[in-house]
Amino acid sequence: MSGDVRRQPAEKPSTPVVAPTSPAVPERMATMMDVAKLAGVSHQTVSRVLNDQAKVSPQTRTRVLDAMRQLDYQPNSAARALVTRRSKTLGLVTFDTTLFGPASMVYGIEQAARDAGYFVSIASIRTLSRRAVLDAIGQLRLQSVEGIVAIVPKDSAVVALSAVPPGIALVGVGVGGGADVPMVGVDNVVGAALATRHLLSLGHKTVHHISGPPGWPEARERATGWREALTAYAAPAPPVLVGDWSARSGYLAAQRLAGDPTVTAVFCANDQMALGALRALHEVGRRVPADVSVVGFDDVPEGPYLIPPLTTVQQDFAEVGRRSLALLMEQIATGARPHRQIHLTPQLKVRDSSARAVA
Amino acid sequence: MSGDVRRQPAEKPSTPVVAPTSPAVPERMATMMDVAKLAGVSHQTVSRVLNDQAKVSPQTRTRVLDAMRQLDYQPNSAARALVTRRSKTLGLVTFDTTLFGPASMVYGIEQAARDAGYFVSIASIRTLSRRAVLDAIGQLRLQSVEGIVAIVPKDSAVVALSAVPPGIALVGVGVGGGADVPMVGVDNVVGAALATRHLLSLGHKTVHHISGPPGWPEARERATGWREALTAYAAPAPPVLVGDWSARSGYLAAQRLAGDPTVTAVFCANDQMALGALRALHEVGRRVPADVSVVGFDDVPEGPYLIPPLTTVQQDFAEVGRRSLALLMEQIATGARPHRQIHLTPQLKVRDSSARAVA
DNA sequence: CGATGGGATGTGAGCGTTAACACTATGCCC
DNA sequence: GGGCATAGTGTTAACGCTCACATCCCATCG
Repeated sequence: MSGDVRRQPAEKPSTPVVAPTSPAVPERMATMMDVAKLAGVSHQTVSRVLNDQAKVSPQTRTRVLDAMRQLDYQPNSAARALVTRRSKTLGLVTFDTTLFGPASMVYGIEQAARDAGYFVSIASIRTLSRRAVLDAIGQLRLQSVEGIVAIVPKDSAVVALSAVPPGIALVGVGVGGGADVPMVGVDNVVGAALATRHLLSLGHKTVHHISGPPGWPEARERATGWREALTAYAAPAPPVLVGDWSARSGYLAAQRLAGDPTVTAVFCANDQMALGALRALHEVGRRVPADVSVVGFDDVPEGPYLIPPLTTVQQDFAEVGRRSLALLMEQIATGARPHRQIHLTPQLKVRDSSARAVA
Repeated sequence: MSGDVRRQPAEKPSTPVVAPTSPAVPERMATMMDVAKLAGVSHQTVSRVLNDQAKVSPQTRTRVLDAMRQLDYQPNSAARALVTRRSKTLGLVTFDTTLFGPASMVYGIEQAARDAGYFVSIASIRTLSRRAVLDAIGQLRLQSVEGIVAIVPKDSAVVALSAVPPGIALVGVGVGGGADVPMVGVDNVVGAALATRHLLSLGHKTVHHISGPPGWPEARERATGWREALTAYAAPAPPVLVGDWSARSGYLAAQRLAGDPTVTAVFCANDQMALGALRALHEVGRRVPADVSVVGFDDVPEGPYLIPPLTTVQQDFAEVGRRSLALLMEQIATGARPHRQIHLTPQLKVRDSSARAVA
């Protein structure tokens, strides 16, 4: 049972926002008919000019174009969508756009969509719950989007993607390989392994890991990459400290490591946590990188200006956006939803926070 | 000119994205007619149920609702928009959604819009040029948005807002008081004064300022607030160091201040630059806050975990979003565009990066 | 007991566009 | 000169919905 077709009422914002009850009469815009009349042609000819179909004589085309300009004519997208059954709109479901990762992807996707002639309608969600994702999808369906890009990098949210009817193209971003939806994402296993091997190759006996929270594919994958690299180097795998992506959690986790003098290298699952870790180490007087090396993941713009500049794993978010869009367009064109998974290879950015282990 | 504010866009998409040329035939969805037939009523009754109009008997309503569920009926928004002349869609023009400020506002606005039953279509722009803004507005007009929220905090972009035809509601966010569009924003003058007075009241003889780039209303206003506070305390106003909002520019600017032992307090126009400044001071061994106090602006989530935790000016971005939306809804309801300016008062968040001046 | 009223429902038109097809003129061929 | 392609244009019918109005039924009242 999918419940209500209609929308939820407002929760109650501190500034009550209400939709206008008595909308001002929208002034009539010029229609295709008006343009046709002014240009002395039929509306169909106007339509032909608009859609650049060949069979229009140059002088007619000019006359029509002039008329359009004169009337400031804007084609009515609703009418067009009604008859063509294509909205030229993509939906974007995204979690907390305030975070660097999602924000960058939104940006990348939006740019790519625009280049492809698509509009982008956004539905950001407060929590990565199944319910929230379903609501967002419902809202986007109401707008008859042709496709949906879902940036919902948490298991509980990913499962909700199966609710997207097959008629709508779908791409999951950063949703991990487990989901049975087409997806695009950075290869987190490789990225984490890159970071870990980098530290091991600097002579560290082992590498500690501050991971992302449980239930996040990216957290899991990064932990996997870390573990694999340790195994490859036959290094012992210390217990994972679980964070929640926030600087605060990195700080707290690192406080627990900071007291242990055998800890010389820490790989954090994102840059925010690494930032927190830097602070925790600094507080107890452990120097980075002299005493402890720290590596992050994401490459936030501030990375080079942290104390010290952060070694991290760089993801090409713009490319993720483009790939997602390409995958979506492919689905729209073919009408099928191939079980395709695209993994982008991240790069290690070595800065000052990682250094050779002291003997 | 101090260079780029933005992160570099990939110059040439390695994955070319093209709109599908041969769209798969979209399968027919259930229409209101289908629902009506199944429920044994007229399409008009279905419409009444959908729009909650009173005059439907409970049992009819139930039957219709059942039929809808059974057919997984989705009202066709294009058809509705066509006849009502209302798209229930808002446009969002925004600059680099990767930055914390814009991203937070987008988030706030989207939430508020959704609560008000509006869809949000986003048009992010690569540069804050007149041209880019015009393009974005054009694109949104094509979608017949009922209103536009423009987060374009630069003069060159603000001027383009006059191109929005009066029939479309419009709100500028962070566009400064100079523009003749309705606007919502944080009171930057007050915020900057708050920060500066805080430093002066701690006994600093004066406060240095690393400002945002020229042509940005917010940069100008923050500089004004800073200057006013200095005047109020009869403190000398040192020359302004101009940054570009980036951590890098804060770093470079602070390097120039760091050598001067008379510098004991620095107010940075945003947190990124403050972060860069922290690093520059650290590099030359000037301790914060023991030797130099630093205050930022924005209150990014990482602030409390910088070295040291950053004193800053907090803005309520969510509230900005809600207010923008309320202002937009008001315009839509009345059909007028009042010259209203809403300034929200920011708050000082005192953390460890600011301290009493040593005698 | 017919008139009145209002609650519940149905009918028809039209929103602005594109698709399908019909039409006209022109040019070219045999 | 008839046939036929083809370029250029027009006509008509949807698309799925809401609005204005018409209709029906039953209760109530003078």
